[in-house]
Amino acid sequence: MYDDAMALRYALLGLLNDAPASGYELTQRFALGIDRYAWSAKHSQIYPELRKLEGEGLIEVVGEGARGKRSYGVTEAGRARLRDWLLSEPSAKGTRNEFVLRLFLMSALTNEEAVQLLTDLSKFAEAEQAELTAKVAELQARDDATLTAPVFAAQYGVHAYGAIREWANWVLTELAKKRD
Amino acid sequence: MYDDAMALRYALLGLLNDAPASGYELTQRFALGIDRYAWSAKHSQIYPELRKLEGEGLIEVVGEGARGKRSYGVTEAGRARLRDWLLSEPSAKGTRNEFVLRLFLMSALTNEEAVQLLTDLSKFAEAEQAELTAKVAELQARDDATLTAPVFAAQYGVHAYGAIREWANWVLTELAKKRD
DNA sequence: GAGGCCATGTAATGAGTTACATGATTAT
DNA sequence: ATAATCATGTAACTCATTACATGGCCTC
Repeated sequence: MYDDAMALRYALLGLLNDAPASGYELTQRFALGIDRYAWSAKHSQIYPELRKLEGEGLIEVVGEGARGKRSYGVTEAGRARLRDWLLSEPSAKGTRNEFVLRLFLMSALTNEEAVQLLTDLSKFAEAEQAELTAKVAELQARDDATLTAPVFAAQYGVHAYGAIREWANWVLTELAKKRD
Repeated sequence: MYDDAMALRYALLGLLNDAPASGYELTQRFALGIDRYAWSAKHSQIYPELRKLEGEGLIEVVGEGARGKRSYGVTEAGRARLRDWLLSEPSAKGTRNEFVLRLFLMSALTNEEAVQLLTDLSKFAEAEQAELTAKVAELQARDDATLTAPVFAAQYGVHAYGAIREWANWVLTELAKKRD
């Protein structure tokens, strides 16, 4: 069984599969957009996990650089483990999205406040969508393997913000109905 | 400043604002769909948090029932706190969504495997969308204040799954391009 | 009276964040 | 030289899950 909750290790294996990297570089790849839609991690969690993965033979040091830099690459065992996980059933664990939570709790606001919030939200989502669309085009133009996951993430964001806009508009019509 | 990471307390305040409830009932309201898109919590985390909120005067016992049941309602202080939080800037903390993470890491699969996974995914999202659409209609028909947040959650799910479908189809066309 | 659900709680463990800490290299 | 960034690490704390634990009420 895949113990789920081990998502961080698979995130690391997956990113290293795109291209070898150091803990520092991995931290940056998370910040390239993955942390917004899928998973986030700080260096303080990444470094120890890399050591663990190395100890289990799933990754290995493939190069050393200045300032004690250690670049890791996935081993065959690591790649096999990652593939197994990707092809296994997702664990359907509880999502955590504070942003969406706020939206669900809006009934605590007055009608005017809620309308204002949703209108702002819709505009915000539109702006984010435009920005991400540009980012996708830019990342794609670079044609770099390390950017595969970030491009997917950004494009997912484009659709996710579209969903938020549609949803916000739906709620606005619901609120209008109730006011009658 | 709102310490973010306190999302659970606001989830509880928000749910109690829809209608008073016991810890047990709150656990069930999370399971009604909020846990899938926004936030999840187990009873073992909910009960202590309710005690804390009570200690801070943000909620109060509004009724007792059989088997030691304690129903809580939000106090004025609690409602004020919740409103402040809802109207404050979201903390934009890292989202955690294992499902989406898997999608980002798909480059570790062969082209055939990826195509298969995305096709399955698209179908799955379609089925979920249909189910949730039905659920929204059913919940709305009940016209019950405690269902406000769950209805919003379900409708959000409808749009979120739509986004996943669109995204999956986009990735499929990208993969087709690369194969040429 | 047995089985299922209602109802609450605590302890142990694991995951994740914040803060603390250090030092090397590079660019200005 | 000095500031920014690269690069790694550990400790303390908080948040969250799993497992353990108990007992009442209701239906059959």
